[in-house]
Amino acid sequence: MVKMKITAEERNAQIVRVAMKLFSQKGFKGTTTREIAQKAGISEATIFKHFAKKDALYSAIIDKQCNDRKGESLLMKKLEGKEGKEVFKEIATFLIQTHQEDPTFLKLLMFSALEGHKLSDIFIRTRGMETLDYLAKHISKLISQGSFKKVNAPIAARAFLGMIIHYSMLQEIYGLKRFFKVPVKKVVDIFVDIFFEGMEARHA
Amino acid sequence: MVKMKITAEERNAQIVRVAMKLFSQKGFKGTTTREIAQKAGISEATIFKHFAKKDALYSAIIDKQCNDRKGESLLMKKLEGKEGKEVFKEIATFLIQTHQEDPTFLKLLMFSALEGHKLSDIFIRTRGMETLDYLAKHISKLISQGSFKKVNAPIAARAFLGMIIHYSMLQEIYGLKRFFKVPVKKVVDIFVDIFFEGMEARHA
DNA sequence: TCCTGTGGTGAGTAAGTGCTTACTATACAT
DNA sequence: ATGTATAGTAAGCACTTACTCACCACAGGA
Repeated sequence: MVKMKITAEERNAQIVRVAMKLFSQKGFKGTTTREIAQKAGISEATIFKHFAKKDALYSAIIDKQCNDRKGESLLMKKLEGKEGKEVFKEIATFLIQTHQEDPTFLKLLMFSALEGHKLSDIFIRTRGMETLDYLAKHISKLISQGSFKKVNAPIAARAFLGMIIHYSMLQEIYGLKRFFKVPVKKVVDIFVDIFFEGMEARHA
Repeated sequence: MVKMKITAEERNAQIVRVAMKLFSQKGFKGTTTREIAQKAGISEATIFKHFAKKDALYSAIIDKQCNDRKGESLLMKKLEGKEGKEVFKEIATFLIQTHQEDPTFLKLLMFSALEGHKLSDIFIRTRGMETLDYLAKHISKLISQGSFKKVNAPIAARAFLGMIIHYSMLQEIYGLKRFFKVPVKKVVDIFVDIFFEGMEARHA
């Protein structure tokens, strides 16, 4: 009996961490409170001391994900001073690399949408759309500057992000990375090249 | 007591139909055999007369999906005689429209990948990759004809398909169709335009 | 007429599931 | 040292899950 007593806050955070990992691997329904307890090295009852229902755990995760914008600010820092193709390359590389290193977020978002939880909506709208919104604005700017041709910016943003996210999904979730091994740089270069040239205003 | 007796084959198909719908809505784990039985208007025991385990039901669905190529041949028929941008427009329209009318397949594929079932691999490789393979070959042809510039064809195919599938996913699964209502034609035109112009060989 | 094969079920069962309760162990201010 | 709030748990409750089995209805050949 050398079970450590830690503060409620710490235990809280720990449970959320463990649960997040498991939910992203097996979904909400596929994860049992028993397994969360076991992986966290505590008893099941302790979980329910900290979270009234299994559902509350899920809410806490989404809440955390919605308020945690480390990734976003990291990307913004990388974008500073960049322009032209470099902006798009940076975004694409960042996303693909992030998903590659840790697909937790990607899977969590997919499970959340598929399982259709109450709070999944807000999760999707805040975290799923942030890059999309940024991109749409950036594209709008390039259009008004005359370097991009006049197309619906939100749709164009979805085109670009679609290439990237779908690529990551096939690689990480559908398991294609076992067969399709290409350096990130190469993929990014091709994606950005296609998109950029497809968007560039031609001076006929 | 007017329960109809139908042939085993028919009952079999009916159960698979009901199960497929439910699996696509709530996933394998999220669907109970009770609910399948109820929605099929039979007893739970009957399901197990026809399928040894719940798992066998899942396998039957994937098997059916892998052998059912109605969609593919329908698309191929639409592509006959088309060339240039029209080929891409036809593919994009077909996919987006199909997903819009009935997202069952799309959801089934996503759940299958996320839940990581044994047979999901073959499902993904046969049904998830078919259009991708076709596209890659078509792009290869256009490159060797000199109308597309020289880029890695499989990656380019993933770029194009990524735009489309990701668009469908956001609309149908992430629920964006509630906020983002744009005619299919408009979206397709933009996607194809970006991709096509991005791929075209420039004669400087 | 009886028999037999086929399609179908009511009533279970064992193994989980989320969640609760009655209780113990420990840190720490007094 | 002692009281108290806090962190934690063993055991188990009520319910659901996939799955089973003994049995029934009935069409059709003998």
